[in-house]
Amino acid sequence: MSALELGAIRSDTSISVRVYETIRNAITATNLYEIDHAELRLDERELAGRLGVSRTPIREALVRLEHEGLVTSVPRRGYFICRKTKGELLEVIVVWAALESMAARLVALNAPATAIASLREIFATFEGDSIVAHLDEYSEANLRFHQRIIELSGSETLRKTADGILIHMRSIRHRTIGEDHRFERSIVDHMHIIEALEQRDAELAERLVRDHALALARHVDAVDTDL
Amino acid sequence: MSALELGAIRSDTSISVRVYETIRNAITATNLYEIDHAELRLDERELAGRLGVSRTPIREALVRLEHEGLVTSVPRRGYFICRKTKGELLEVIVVWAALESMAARLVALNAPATAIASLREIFATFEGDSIVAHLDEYSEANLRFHQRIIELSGSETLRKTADGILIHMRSIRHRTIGEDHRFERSIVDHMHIIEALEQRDAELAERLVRDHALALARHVDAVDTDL
DNA sequence: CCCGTGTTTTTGGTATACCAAATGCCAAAT
DNA sequence: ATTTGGCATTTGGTATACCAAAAACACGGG
Repeated sequence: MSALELGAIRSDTSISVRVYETIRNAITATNLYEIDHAELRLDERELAGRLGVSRTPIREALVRLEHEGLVTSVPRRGYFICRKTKGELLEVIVVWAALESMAARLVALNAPATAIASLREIFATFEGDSIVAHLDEYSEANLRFHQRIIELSGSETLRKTADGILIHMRSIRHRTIGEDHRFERSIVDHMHIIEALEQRDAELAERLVRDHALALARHVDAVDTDL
Repeated sequence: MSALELGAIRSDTSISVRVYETIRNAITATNLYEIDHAELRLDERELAGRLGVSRTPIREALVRLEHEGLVTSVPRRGYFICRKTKGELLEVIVVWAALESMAARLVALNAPATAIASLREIFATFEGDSIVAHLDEYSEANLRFHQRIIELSGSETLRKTADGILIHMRSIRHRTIGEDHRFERSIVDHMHIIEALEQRDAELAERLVRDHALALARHVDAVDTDL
């Protein structure tokens, strides 16, 4: 055995997963609620032609996306991008609340202090009124914060389950973060959560995280009138 | 229109979903921890031949199963049935605890009284010492109870998310229900949960459900030494 | 002008053919 | 006897061909 430290070559990106990621990103980057209904249809042959691959990897990608709830398959009619109803979005937030609050409990009980400290750094670049000037960046940091709590729980199962609905959370937060100074309340909540974690108060952290998410649900319920 | 009452032709069950269900049931009915490692490999061509279909629907079914965590795909090597490690099983229980406890909260807040009452009926046929004589049936009722709480939450998203890990919970409970008189503790817990729901005490119901599930995790951690 | 019927076209579902990576085996070299 | 290079086989990944159901269209009778 030589002393060379070789990293494994990447052969794991098959065409089907690349197609999956491509379509996923395209859907994420699209405002689904501003386009015509006809645009929601995903024509297998058209996608295959546009991406320069055959229909087989397209279909595998669509099956994956269907399990994630991003597209739906109508038998003998084809695949359509899912437009979530308001009720479904509220459900997604509630499920997220369940997962993240359990994650917070685990973090408070098990995570090393340095990991908890890393949560503060996410917002380190945002000082006071610079938030309003960089709402997009703050929105992203916001998402990373909540995602990080789930990561720090150390549970792969929890992370995977949350990943499945993360994309929906992303669109919700993007659409709501700019509304009526929610970010002020938001950043205070986050600091309280971090403090609870640092104090290893599992019950408090769990409750704070859950209430923070459920407050978002109430906000969406009250404000978002479309759909 | 004729007066004939015709059931709709089942055209919604494409071959691929039937293959999916078939493989899923086969995996569920197998004790994965007693078979040889070679048996874990799922040969596409062999499955195709055995089920009398081509490889295409087999692969779609496998992609679905992979997303559920029942099988895993090793690039260029094939699909293998997943044997969960003990740590992964514990994670599954924790995620289940998160989902079911949130469901309990929703049930306490929103479900009609008649729905909550239906929870009692699940155990109606089990009176006292008849439990030990029908452990299998009780184990099934046990699962139905927890599944029903999630159903009664009224959240499709919650139900779908939980469905993804239900199969793992099933195998866990089947393996643990007979151990050291857990069912005695179990049935008491269930009654307390129902009472909390009937009293519309969301906080209490949430806590009881969560602690009940986490107690199962501790039990598995302590007792199940294999894997 | 409208409705129903037959035909064409589109399209998703399935089967099959092809390819390239990975493995196993065997023989030749040392 | 061990090792190694290459060949054959296996097998997953992809492309393509085929089929049947459904939609779109055209046409003819009312």
